[in-house]
Amino acid sequence: MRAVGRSGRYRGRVTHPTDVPAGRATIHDVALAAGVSASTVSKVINGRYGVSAKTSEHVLRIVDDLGYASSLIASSLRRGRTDVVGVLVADFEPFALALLEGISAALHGSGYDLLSYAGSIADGPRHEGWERRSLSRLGGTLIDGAILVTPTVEAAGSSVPVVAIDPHTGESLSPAVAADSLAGALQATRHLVELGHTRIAHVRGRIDLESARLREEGYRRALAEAGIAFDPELVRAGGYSTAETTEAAAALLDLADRPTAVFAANDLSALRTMEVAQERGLRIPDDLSIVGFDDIPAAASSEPTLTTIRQPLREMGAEAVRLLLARLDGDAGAAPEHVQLPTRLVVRGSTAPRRHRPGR
Amino acid sequence: MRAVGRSGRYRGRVTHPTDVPAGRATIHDVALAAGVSASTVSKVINGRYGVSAKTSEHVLRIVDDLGYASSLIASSLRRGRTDVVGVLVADFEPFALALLEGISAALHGSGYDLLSYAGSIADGPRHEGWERRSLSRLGGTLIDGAILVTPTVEAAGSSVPVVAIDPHTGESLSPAVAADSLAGALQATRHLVELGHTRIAHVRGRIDLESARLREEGYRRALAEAGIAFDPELVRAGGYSTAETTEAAAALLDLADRPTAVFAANDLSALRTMEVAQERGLRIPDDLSIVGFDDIPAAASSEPTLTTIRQPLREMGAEAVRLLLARLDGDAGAAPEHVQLPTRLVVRGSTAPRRHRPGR
DNA sequence: TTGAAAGCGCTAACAA
DNA sequence: TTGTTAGCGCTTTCAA
Repeated sequence: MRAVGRSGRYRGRVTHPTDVPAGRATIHDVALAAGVSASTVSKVINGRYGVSAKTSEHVLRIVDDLGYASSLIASSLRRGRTDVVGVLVADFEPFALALLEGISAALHGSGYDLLSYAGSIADGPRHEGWERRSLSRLGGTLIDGAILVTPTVEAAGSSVPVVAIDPHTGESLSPAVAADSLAGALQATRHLVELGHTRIAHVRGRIDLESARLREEGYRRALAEAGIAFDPELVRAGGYSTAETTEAAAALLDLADRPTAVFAANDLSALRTMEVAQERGLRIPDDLSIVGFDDIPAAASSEPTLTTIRQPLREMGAEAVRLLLARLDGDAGAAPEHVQLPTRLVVRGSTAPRRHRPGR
Repeated sequence: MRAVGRSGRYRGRVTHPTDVPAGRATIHDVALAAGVSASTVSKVINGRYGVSAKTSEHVLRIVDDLGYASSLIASSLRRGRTDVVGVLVADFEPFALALLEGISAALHGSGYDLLSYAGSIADGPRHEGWERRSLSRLGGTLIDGAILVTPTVEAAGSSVPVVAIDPHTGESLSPAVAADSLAGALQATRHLVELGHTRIAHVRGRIDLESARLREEGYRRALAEAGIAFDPELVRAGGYSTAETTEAAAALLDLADRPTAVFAANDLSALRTMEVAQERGLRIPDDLSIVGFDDIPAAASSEPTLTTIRQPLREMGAEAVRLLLARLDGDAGAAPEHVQLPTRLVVRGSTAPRRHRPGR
């Protein structure tokens, strides 16, 4: 039978030092049990010279018995370094998760552990400047360097080296990794043009991101190339948020002269647009073609599957690790400031040649 | 001029208090600039009573100017609580990432931020007991509670409340969330039996996990049900590691009397088995049917797509959050100790009726 | 070879 | 209403 009100058990730690440690063991518990001072224990654990083999061995046994591991918090506060790399995200959504997979793989064997912090959860979404706050909370103490995923602000001047992935718009001061959004958007829109579409809409992304602007730019250029007049009615703000995208898609699809194709600035927006269209009884791709951007896993398993522009997300994560480690190891000069990776069109089931509408 | 040395640029902070803060601002920088004491700043930041509106406003402006945010490290060390939930994983691989997505979503609006720590990266893979170490490093200070993903050891007795997902084998002392592996394995194997297969192999998972054992158990039961004799030759250890799985798959496929179907204990193993088979010129599903377990995103985009047993990973993450929050809020009694979620068969392209081999 | 003491940045108790 | 002090767990001088 289990005790109720259990959480009290974790907080109410008695401080009397001879107690059996209630929670985790501290360095003092070890010192006490081993009959040495805390500083000796510290030396043993960190492999410092000046401890006899006998003492060392003895202490290590106690450490093992007590299952002691030094508190990351306390030691980092003191040492100012942790051998941990931080990945700061607003939220754990598919885009960030794919990057995380690449980052993790690239970090293997580097000697760094990996910590990821979502700073925009407790406070509610879309908290401008979350990464500055996160960085300030973790940086300088908990993590030796950080990778920022789609930051909302420029984070230069941080206390630790920082690399941005899919950076903020404006002259980027910190090193950054991005995919070629302009080329990607050109490919996406050309694909729709080649399928015979002329009324092509665009659901815009977070315009504070360089990449989202470039995607709109690519869309416009491809239209111009094809001699299709730009219609401001057909561009709507989605902001990568579900609510805003839903609204944008609805407005677009309720237009008297409805578009026959949509290029959305990312996959999540594209998938949401697809749902909105389907709720209205539109068939995809027969009545409406949709192209996304990113190639997140869900793009391959939607119904129909989503035609999209693939960003090499795992490679982008690995690239960011490379830039960051170069800076952590002090030879920033060896690594470039900005890395751009190619994108490519992945044609799936959500796009088809334009068909004349029966009803019109 | 700053000190040199490894990352010296970021560390060699001059301590003279009137300097422009080189790295992040500390509470003392704020206090100094505001002309008040550090404790007053602390009170303002944490909304404690006993500070005049005027002082408070003044301090807040300085805080804003300096971009100050309190160090999570330092405050947690002092307060013993952080309002952060930790997710401890060995590595950021697809299974953990899918859970993370669910955990993150479920945590929105709970007042807790989310931190995920991969404890098995710097030390190399398969470090037994990584979660105990991680927990000891983070728990009691950095995180208020933890969700452990496929832990290698029982973590009861930790300093903070803990919930396991896909727990370790043996009588689980901490609350746990799992999918119904036994039923899943039965479905997987029956599916192969129904397709006419009789030589069905099994690539076993990490046998320290309860779930992996149940999957083997389900496999055996389904064979028995169908009156197919169990052949120990057809069960190989994969351990969820690429290297071991490659070996297992190779051994199986090089058997004189090769199996016509394989049930792998997770998708990654199944996908690896698929590759090994394809390297040998075997066509899937014509020459070999393969069933996985998990339904990670990659299962839907492999070539051919993978038939698998779907675990509701995001729901499992959400369930774990529910159990953890109940414990953090002190009413553990309100939440169950163990939650099991259903699995279901997802038939895709990697399974087909058994065909008689031309050459035999 | 060992231990005492100081201090990392912060907060809580207490004093002024 | 404000500031002083002590101490969270650890590491690092420095003295014994």
